[in-house]
Amino acid sequence: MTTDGGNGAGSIAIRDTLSGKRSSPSGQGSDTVSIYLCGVTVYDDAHIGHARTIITFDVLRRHLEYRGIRATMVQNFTDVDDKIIARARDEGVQASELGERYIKRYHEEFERLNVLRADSYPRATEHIQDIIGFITNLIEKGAAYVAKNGVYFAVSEFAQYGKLSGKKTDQLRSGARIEIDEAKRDPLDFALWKFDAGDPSWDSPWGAGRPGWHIECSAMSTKYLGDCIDVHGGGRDLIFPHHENEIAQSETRTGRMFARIWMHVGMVTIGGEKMSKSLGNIRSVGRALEDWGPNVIRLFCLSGHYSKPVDYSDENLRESLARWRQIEACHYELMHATRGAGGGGGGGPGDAGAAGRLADAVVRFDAALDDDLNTHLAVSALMDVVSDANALAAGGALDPGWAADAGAELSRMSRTLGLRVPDMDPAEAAAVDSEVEARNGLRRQGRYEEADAARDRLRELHVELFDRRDKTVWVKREKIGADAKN
RNA sequence: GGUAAGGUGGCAGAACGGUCAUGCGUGGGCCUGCAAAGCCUAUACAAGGGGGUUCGACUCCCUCUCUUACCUCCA
Repeated sequence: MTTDGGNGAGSIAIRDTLSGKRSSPSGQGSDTVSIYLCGVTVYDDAHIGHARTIITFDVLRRHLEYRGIRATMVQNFTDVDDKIIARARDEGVQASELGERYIKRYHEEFERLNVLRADSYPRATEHIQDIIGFITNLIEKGAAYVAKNGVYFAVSEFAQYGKLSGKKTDQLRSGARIEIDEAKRDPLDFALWKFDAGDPSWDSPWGAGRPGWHIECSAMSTKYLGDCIDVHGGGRDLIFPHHENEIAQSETRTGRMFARIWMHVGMVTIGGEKMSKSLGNIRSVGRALEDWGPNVIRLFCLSGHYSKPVDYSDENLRESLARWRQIEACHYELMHATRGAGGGGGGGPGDAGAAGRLADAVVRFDAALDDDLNTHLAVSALMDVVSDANALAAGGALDPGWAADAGAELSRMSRTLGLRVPDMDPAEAAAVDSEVEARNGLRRQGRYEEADAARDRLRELHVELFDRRDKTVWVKREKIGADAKN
C-alpha cells in the first residue's frame, strides 16, 4: 500500500538505513533533491567496490531526473589522510601531487563508465577554513575539546551516538578493539583536528595540523547542500564510524536532522569475501574496463539489489556480458527494422499485443526503480523488451512502427541505467550496408568463399552479421577484452 | 562477545500470504550455403533445520544453525 499519491516523482522511495523505512528522496512535493556521496580517498586506483557505489548513485540520479526531479549531487575527494601522506613519502612526491594524479585518473575512468559528473567534487584540502569554522562551532557548544595531540569530538555530548549503526556506546567502549589514547577523555572520541606540523599542514586556532577524516564531509556537505541533506550515502562499510561520526558532528552543531535518507551500498566481494587491501583481492576499475568494458561493468553492478553484496566472479561477469550482447544486438535489430528494411508481415495480429507488452515493460521498469532502486528488476524488464523484439524479428513480424517505439524505449531505459551502445556515424553505417549488400550478391551467386571473406573483413571492424531468411542484420559490437581471451 | 544483513533450483537473482519471475547453464527443434546470434520447446526434488500463527507461508512470529559485513583505515 503506497502512502503517497503516487504521481510520478513522489512515488520514488528509498530505504533509509537509520529508520529502516522507505521514504521519498524529494520529500513532500519538492522537485529538487540534494545528494551527498562519500567518494574516494585518493591514494590508489579506484576499484570495483567504488564503482558499484558510484554507479548506484548515478542510476539514482538519472532516475530522479527522469521523474522530473533535479538532483544536486556533491561527491567529495578525501585528499588529506595518513595513507596519502605515507604513500607520497614512499614515492618521494608531494601529497598534493599524488592526490592530483589519482583524481585525474578517477575522472578518466568514471567518465568511461558513463557516470554523470557530479555538480561538484569538493576536496578536503580546499575547505580547511570551513572545517576550522565547523570545529570552532563544536568547541563553542562544548562538544569538542583541545587535547595534547589534537582536537576531539566528545561523543558523550551527543546522546544519540550510535543511532545509525545500532551500536550502544558502552558496548563500543567495552570492545577491545578501540585504540587507547591517553589524550582522549573517552576512547570513543574521534579526532577533528590532528596536530602535526609536517608536510601537508595548516594553521589553526589550536595549532598547526590537518583535519581528521569525518569532519570534511560534515563541513563540505553543509557548505554545498545546507544543514539537512536529502540523501547521504556511500558504501555500507562507512556506516560506522564514518557516517555515525558525521551525524554526531553535524547534528550537534545544528540541532537538526543531518540527512533525511541514509543510503548504503553493499560490498563487492571476491569469492564471497569483501574486496580489501589486506586480503589483496582488489580489482581495479582500470583493469575491469580493459577486461569487460563499461556496459558490462554497469550491468554487473546493477545485477542485484544495491543494498546486498555482489560477487565479482567470472561467471557473474559473463552473465552480464551475455546480457549486454543481447541488448546491443537488439538496438541494431530495431534500428534496421525502423529503416524499413522490409521485414515482411508488419501489422500481424501479434502486434497489438506487442504494443501492450512494451508499455507494460516500461511501466515495470520505472516502477522497479521507484521501489528502492530495484535495478535487478529494472534490467529484467528491459530484457523483456529485448526478447520480445527478438521473437518478433525471428517470426518476421517486426513492424517498423513498433520497432521505432521499442527502440526509443529501449534507448531511454538504457540511458537511465547508463548503458551506452557504441556510436556509429551514418557514413560508417552506409559503408557497412553496402559491404553487406555486396556480400549478399556473392551469396546469391554461390560464391561462398568470397562471401565468407567479406564477413571476416567486417568482423575485424567488430561488425557481426546474422543471415536471416529474408535479410541480413548486422550489429556493431563493443570491443570487449575478455572476449578476445577466450 | 555486540550489531546489521542474509541463507530460494547446477549457478546468479526477484516478487508475493494462496498461480514460485527472469537470466545463465543443459536437452531437442527451427532459421542459415556454412556460421554466429536469435527464436521455439523442454528441463529443475528450489526455498538451512525445527516449531508456531493461518483455511493456506518461500512470504508473518519464535528458535536453532550457517554465511558475510561492521565493531580498526575502508565504497
